Amino acid sequence: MYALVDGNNFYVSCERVFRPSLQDRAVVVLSNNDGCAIARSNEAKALGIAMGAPWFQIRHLEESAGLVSLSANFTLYGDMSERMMSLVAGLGHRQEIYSIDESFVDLTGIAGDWGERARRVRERVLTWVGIPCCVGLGATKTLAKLANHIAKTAERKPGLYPAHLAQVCALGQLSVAEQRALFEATPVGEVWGVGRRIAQRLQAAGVHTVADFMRCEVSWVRANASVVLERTWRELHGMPCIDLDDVPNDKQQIACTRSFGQPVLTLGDLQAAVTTFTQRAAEKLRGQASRAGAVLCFVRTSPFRQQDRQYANSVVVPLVRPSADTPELVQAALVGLSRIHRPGYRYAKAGVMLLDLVPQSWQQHELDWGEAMPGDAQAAQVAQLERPRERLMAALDAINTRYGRGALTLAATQAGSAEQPWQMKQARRTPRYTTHWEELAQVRA
DNA sequence: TCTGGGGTCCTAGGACCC
DNA sequence: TCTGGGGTCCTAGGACCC
Repeated sequence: MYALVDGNNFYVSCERVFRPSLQDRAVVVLSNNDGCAIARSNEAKALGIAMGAPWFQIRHLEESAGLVSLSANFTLYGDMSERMMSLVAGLGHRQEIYSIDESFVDLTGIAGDWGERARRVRERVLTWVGIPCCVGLGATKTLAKLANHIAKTAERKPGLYPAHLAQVCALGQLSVAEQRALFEATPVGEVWGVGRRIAQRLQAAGVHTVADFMRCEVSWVRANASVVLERTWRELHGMPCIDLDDVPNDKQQIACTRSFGQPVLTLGDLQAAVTTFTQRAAEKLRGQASRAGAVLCFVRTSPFRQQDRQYANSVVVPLVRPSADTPELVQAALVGLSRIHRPGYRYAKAGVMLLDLVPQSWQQHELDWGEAMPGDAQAAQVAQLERPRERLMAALDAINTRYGRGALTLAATQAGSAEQPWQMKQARRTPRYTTHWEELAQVRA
């Protein structure tokens, strides 16, 4: 038995904790560069604002409907998430943190009424952290997800589902007939693992609801889709196919990509941006004690500016040996950039991805390493050469941890024009209330 | 004028091997 | 005139998730 706990409109809820005046108002949180709505309060959803709606298309609602928009404050959301997750962990013995606002908990070995237990944890998160959540319980992760969707929808749009399922929905505590009624009322596209494309294909074949999908022959699912969708089908029938991932593996690739605050015209500005992105990716890389075997660099113009000449390109630069050294990775990224950069375009976005990651502890020997020497001596020599650089990187990370990200950076991040047009825009970011001394919430007597 | 960022997994097809 | 069978590895692209 699994529970899925999901924060409601998570980013908006985080903001409301520190600004109660946002309660009951239409609020959106915007993506980087204040580009699109990536979180919406229920009131904002009721205004018809879609997920991902561009801000410039909805900003008229500021005037006409009192819409409030905020720049994303990921530092705050990450910290609030940790607080919420630590409470949710108390639901069972094993927890998988699935995303910033969602967590699966394995209820195996937990006695008593699971629905009641879920209600208590939900209440505790609301009281101690201030975040409202919904909980779904089911025999598999896919069923828990579906139950969570029902719990959320029953709360937000009364009428579609029975009212007593709002906030907490435990499928296992319902009769077969009640469950079937829920499945008949739920579009197949709401199922975890059924995206837009597959939903379209299913609908074309006459499969509209979860119940329709469950009635399909599994062999038909396999033949007409893939083994992935077959697993989804089995999970809906109560056969667990997707394990709880409570000890996540190291990332297989690490990316840092950004849209620019303004169009970038010069190579110098692109170099500063790519250096900054690589530096950030390298921090993440060392954070999981890995090295990268290759660096991918890409640039592109804005596909939305049809009047501009378009250009997009990427290149993978392999490294001689895996590295977690910021200057080495930056050098590779800049070599890549010089290969794909073409003058005369209005660049809108660039990015760096670190690929072929291996654990730091791996030691790759080389056939042509100087004179022949026994393997151990060779390894020792490589280690000796690398140690000062590793210590330098460790010092860099320690300083940036202590004094804040960006306290110590490569000089190359300052290349290009002084205005740094690639820096992102964040016009309305709220204070980092819980993680920065200067930005703590103040109480006035 | 203004349109996010960061991941994972699966499959098909080509190159190559014996 | 005739041209096997079985396998691995890699990559690109497509699907999904939040």
